[in-house]
Amino acid sequence: MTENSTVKSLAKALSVLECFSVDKPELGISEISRMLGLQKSTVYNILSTFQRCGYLIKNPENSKYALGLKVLHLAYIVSSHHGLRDMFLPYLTRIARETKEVCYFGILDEREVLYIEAAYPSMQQQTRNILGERAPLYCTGLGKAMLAHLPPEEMEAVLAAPKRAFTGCTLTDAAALRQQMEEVRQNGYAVDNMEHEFGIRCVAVPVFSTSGQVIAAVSVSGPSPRFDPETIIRDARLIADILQPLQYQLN
Amino acid sequence: MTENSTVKSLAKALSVLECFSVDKPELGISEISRMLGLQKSTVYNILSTFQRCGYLIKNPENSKYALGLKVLHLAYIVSSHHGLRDMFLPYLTRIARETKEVCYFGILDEREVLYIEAAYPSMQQQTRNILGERAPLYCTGLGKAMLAHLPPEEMEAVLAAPKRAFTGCTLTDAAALRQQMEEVRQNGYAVDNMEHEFGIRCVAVPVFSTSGQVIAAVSVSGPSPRFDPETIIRDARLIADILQPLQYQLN
DNA sequence: GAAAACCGTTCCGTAATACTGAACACATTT
DNA sequence: AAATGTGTTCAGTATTACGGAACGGTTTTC
Repeated sequence: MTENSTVKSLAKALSVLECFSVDKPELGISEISRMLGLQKSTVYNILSTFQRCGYLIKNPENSKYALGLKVLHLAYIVSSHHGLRDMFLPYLTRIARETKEVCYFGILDEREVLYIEAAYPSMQQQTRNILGERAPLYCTGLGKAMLAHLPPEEMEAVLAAPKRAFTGCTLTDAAALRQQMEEVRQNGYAVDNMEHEFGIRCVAVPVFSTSGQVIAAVSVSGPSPRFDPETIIRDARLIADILQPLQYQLN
Repeated sequence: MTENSTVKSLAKALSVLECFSVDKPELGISEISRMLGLQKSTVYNILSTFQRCGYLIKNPENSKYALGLKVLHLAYIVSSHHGLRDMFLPYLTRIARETKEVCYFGILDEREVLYIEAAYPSMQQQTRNILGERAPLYCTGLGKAMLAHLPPEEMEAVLAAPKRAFTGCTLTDAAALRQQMEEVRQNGYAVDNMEHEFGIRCVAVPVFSTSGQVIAAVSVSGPSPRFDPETIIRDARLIADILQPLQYQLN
């Protein structure tokens, strides 16, 4: 895997793909050209190729591009290959029902939380498909539950990286976070006190693999007034109990 | 969009990506090299690049490659951009509950059925994530419901294309299918009589856009003995009634 | 247990091609 | 009507992706 075993035109094309986001799902050629500092004609060729292969679609109205439905097929392959969602879903719905809060399930990927599923307590909207959404480790319940159990040097790398303050409550100081991680390890659960979204509190419990590494976490979250200290402890216990059969069973 | 505006190395790389499937989620370099008739070193470079960008992961045990979790992020963007899943889910769960059968929801994409969601009648497994799964139009309930309402020339193109007989019941004769499509248009629903999976029957109702084109379909399916002629008609009516508020409301 | 066959990986030279940069047609704005 | 914006096309050149052969390692094969 030497450095020059990279197909540079492919890497460039993939960086074009990654310009698309939830906030900017439709992009024009000049727009991308400016974002990446590439020639317009280069971007045009790349986009045309992606389009011809089905990974992008062109809106004929404004001739802007958006991600195509073919990527869903790739996602289906990878998610069915892992199969974590199907394994956890029954437990998530039970947690949502018994805590009467929204239950989230995410895994650790590339030093981020990768959300897999959300289960709702109400019958109306049973689950929400958030497969693929991402969030930082340092300011979310799921993230902190996993961050606290990372190998020390990896945890320090995350703490040392630049952090964005999503709300006034977001902890951006490495020392404060480091101490909190110690508490998380002692308590067995992590708390997000409106650090990612204002007014939302969250309790999360880590999930460990057979080899004892953190691979995932499960949380419940909701409006902050509903999450007083006693409720937090009770919910954490409940999640841990329900997840018991899954602990140290996966790899 | 002339022919030579294609980045050939990118198209080649994407064809490598498409070697991965549900049946073969892990592939080695020589394997791909044989599948596509490419040089091993070429495949190696492409796979290395995908890996370095996070779209593939290498299993260190057997040094085989699999689709990485980064594609989930792309899928999240495209699915949240369309938002069809969230719009239909409440109706799907209601259909599953009232018919006591599994309810499927799929859209038309590239002359195939693209499955979006499956809702289950039982509380245990509320939904199944099948976002990205694909199936042919000519032998599935969802597919035939949409196929019957395609523009005539497009329908004929599908009928003329080579067809695989999944079961002994699969209709591969264009004339027979053409006649069945006429019935589908008259009845307002399509039936799959074990044509895709043996022992499974299916009733499907099409969904139309504001401009009157078919864009999607909703079905219920299950073991064939449960689907006698009266049940089929009853379920078709039920689905149509429940979907009423969505008809001609989307684009 | 040796040998053959397979694997992934590395390297170099060259043929292929991806990119630069300028020009075009068209739309919207000034 | 002029000026800026857009997406698109094209030809030449400098880049680079690829073919082919070789290497070290593991797994078959007999």
